[in-house]
Amino acid sequence: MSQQTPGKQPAAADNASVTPRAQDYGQWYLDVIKRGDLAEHSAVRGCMVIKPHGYAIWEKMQRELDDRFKATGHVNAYFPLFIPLSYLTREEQHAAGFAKECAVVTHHRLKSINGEVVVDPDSKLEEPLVVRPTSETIIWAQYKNWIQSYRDLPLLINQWANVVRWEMRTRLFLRTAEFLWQEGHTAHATEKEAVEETARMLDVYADFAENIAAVPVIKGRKTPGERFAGALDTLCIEGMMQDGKALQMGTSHYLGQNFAKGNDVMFLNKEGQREYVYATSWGVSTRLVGALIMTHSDDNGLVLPPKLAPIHVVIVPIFKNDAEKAKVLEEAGKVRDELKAQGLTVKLDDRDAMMPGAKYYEWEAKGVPVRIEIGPKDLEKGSLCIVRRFVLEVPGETEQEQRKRKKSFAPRAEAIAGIKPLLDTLQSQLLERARAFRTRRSRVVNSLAELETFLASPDAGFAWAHWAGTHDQEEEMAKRYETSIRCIPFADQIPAEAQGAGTCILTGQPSAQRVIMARAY
RNA sequence: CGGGGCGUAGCGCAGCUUGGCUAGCGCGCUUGGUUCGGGACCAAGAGGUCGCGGGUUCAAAUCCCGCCGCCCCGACCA
Repeated sequence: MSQQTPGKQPAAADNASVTPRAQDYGQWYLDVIKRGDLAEHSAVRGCMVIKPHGYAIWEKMQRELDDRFKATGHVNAYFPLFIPLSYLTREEQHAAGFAKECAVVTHHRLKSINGEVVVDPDSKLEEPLVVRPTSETIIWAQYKNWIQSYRDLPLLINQWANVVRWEMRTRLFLRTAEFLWQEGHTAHATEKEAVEETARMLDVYADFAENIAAVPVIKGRKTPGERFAGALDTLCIEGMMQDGKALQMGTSHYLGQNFAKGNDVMFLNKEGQREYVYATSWGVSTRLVGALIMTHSDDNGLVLPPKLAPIHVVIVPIFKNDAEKAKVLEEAGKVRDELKAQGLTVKLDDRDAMMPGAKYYEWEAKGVPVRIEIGPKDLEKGSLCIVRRFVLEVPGETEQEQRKRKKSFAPRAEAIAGIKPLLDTLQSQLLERARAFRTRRSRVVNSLAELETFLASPDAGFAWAHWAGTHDQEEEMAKRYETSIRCIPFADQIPAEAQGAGTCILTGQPSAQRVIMARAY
């Protein structure tokens, strides 16, 4: 894998490898983010600045997700950033689970002593305020007032917000001290309804991941040890990154009556009896942007699925003199307007004093799916040059050959009509490519030795293994093999070769189905 | 909190061991010209409390002491 930086680079640095070598993966990842102009570290410890291009991708994700939440009957609301410490402790396991990563506000005033501004010791709060690591507790404190009768249920609310988790080590988009997310918090009259909601929202996430982000995911259930603090059941979608590691991309929790009990939220059912409310919560975060990068990008930079690309098409004009420039720009403007009329987002890069080649590299690094080059030759022939961001790999192909395949020429009208279908093709090819990769990096393993060999190999990825161990044994496994059980997949998620019952690779106990073991982020 | 590394122009770095010339290089930036179908070139320019504080010295980016900040590895990570 090459490590390209902006500026002059030898052409030989390009190579067709889609899968960077594992040891350089972290560097490659940061490089894609930097060159793609997505985000950077802030001067504030562990925090991330999301730059306009990165944020534009997040906004597109938000819109797609929000549409789906609305379509399933949810509405948006907003709750406070600060949670009184006593609220957080109302659900014991929940409090314990987040205790080690809380930012706490203890004072509310500064004062100046000898010209130095310090925290005023006299302004200490009676009760410390925790900056929300997640909002279950403060939302349920409010729900108590909103719910009296079964007629008030279900309560289906989502919040778009920032949360803070004081993580020891951070990684842009994947794990930062503060991050943006959405968290849904629903209240239901029956367990059945809440359990259905938990599954429904996981389906929404999976639909988004595969059909919008083009990231294939496995739907499943976390083991008790990996469950959300305070949940009875945690469902998740797991993706595989190009280094073979698993990434948890979204979770949906069935909370039972835990939070209702902690906050004393009861309702009168149809039979006139008071009962605790059943709850769910579910969330996805800006981590999805990280997933997008690590699933699709290559050595030339970011690769975006058209449905999440802030810019669909970039037009690069080519000319040698002012006369040509005028003509080419006129045509480029027309092409831009015609594409915009189709509802596409189009950028005409008419910057002077920049070589066309430099523009190609820049827009590729930013992941723009389609580039149109317009020069004097195109004006003559009445054609357009269409270049796609990527093509599916052909074994043994050289970089030159691949570059050639990315490029096509077509009569003007035909080319313009062909952009939308091309974007659809790219969208589906990305999903297809990621699926093929995941398949290639998945193995059925039937013993600890096989697991060890697989995980140590350059093709390491998802290991499908039988498991019937205890929680303690799971932790021991995790330590010894640097591997965890990512999820217990739903029956319909298991590939044919991994189906059926067997015996646990550690204990030899009977196991009804295989689980996914993998290294994880 | 333990182990390692780094703070010099917007970014990336050299210089420090062995103190001394006007603190340098690449990228980027500004201006002018020539260029432009895969990362242009020439010329002229702008840009610096050398992380902070103290000490040694005729003289400190360089040596000594203290502090601050950042990064990597580990513990941590619904």
